[in-house]
Amino acid sequence: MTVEALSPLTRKLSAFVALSEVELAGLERLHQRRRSFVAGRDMVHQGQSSQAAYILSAGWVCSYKLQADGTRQIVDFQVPGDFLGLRSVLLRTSDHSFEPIVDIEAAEVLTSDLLDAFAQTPRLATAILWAASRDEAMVVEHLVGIGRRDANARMAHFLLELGSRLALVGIGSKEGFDCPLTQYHLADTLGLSAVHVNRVLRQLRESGLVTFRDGHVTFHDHGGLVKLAEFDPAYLDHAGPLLE
Amino acid sequence: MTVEALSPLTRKLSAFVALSEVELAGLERLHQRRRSFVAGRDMVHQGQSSQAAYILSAGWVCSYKLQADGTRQIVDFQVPGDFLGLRSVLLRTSDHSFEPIVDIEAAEVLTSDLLDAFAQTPRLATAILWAASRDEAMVVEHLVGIGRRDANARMAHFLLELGSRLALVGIGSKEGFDCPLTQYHLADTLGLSAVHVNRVLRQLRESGLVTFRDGHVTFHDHGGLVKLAEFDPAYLDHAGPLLE
DNA sequence: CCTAGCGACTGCTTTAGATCAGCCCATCCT
DNA sequence: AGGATGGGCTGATCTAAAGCAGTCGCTAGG
Repeated sequence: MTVEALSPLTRKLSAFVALSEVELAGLERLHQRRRSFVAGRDMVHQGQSSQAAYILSAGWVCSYKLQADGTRQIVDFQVPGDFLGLRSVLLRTSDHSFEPIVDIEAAEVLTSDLLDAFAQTPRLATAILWAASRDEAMVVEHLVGIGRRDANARMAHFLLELGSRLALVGIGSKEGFDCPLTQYHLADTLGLSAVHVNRVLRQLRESGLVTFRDGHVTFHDHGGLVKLAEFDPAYLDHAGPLLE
Repeated sequence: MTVEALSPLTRKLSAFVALSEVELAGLERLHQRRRSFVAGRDMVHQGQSSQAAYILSAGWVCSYKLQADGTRQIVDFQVPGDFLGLRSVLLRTSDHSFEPIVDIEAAEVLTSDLLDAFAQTPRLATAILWAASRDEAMVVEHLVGIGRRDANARMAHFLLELGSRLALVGIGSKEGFDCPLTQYHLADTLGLSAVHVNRVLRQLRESGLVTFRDGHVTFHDHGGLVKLAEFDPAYLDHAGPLLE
């Protein structure tokens, strides 16, 4: 099987462990129950008790929490290869909502499927828990960003992280990537107003670091951006297969 | 065994599932390797590759990330019954540091111990993953707080969450709790300056909601505080069988 | 006993980012 | 064709919280 033919999740996990044929088969089996969702309509509402998780195979999703005052905080984005709602399998109610940003393709994974896969292929379990740990590390990094970085650094860091995540599943590079997010999405993610997001993007553009326009992010000066954001990708743990 | 004699972790997990004798025994076995650490000296440094996790049995610890500019963001506190570094068992390097705030007692848990316990008592595995999910939900809530709440609401929310967590392991209540944190800890947690923390505490005190003084938090108006913070404890998932 | 150091606390000044109030340009709808 | 809608963009004003500079009180150490 060529690299291109693999599911994005498989590509991602392969960056962590070299998976055997049996494990690859187990992973593909998790992709059986295919589902589509349309952009804009929530897949899961916060407060709803959810029975299943999903593996995103195409498109973008955001997970967010709604505040009583109507504002929302986007907690994370899911791109192809990411799990969706893995955590809410164990907590009784989903503590946030999921909204597809574009039309998406996902595989539904029942709790029982997951537990079966875990029992049969322990190394696969480890790999999936690695992915969950990495997602959590990203949330933590995001927290640090909002708490301690100024608006420009926050934006720079966010774009770099996204670029790095997308590169791992083969739909982006150090040059840039396609990105369906609006400035409102960025605002809700970074804890800024949409107006300010606009200004920040202008500043980054005018200082020749990065352009975000017409659904495409272009890194003009990747190194400069890394410096501005103090971006250290260690938390993404892309160091390459550990268990071989 | 009476409730008081249980380890704090056991008490906490019992809020989620009623554990059998065998499972309780497995849990106690995880507590064999006892360790002590003194206040102020980091247990784990960020960047260090760590082999073990810990279960905190007495004292307080904070986990934080250091920024290049010298500021630090405290990500979470660990109180008795909490795991410490569970995530870094799977990621190659610890992405944050752990500092005991007071002298502490903890049980060291090797990766292999944990995997053995998981294999032997699957329900225990589920319970521990529940605890991990809950920790992650707290980080997410914390993220929302920093991104979307003003300083007063942030402080109120933080104190309520801590109170709720401590009550679960029996060392706090709706009336208040003992708390060894300084205003600097609060500042680094909430993304505020220490100066502003002081003002915020004064405001909360003067409006008769809560007092934080001499290492003790006293809730004067728990309901009012909940309203100010828009505190919805659902994400702490305490719904379940409280020791039946 | 004196001093060093930490934590709590305060007033004054500055600034990052919010809020308000708009405009422009597509696309979509009827 | 004529609105409505959504996203991007801008200038002017306002404000929450930072930063600075310093006091006070307690504890520990020489």
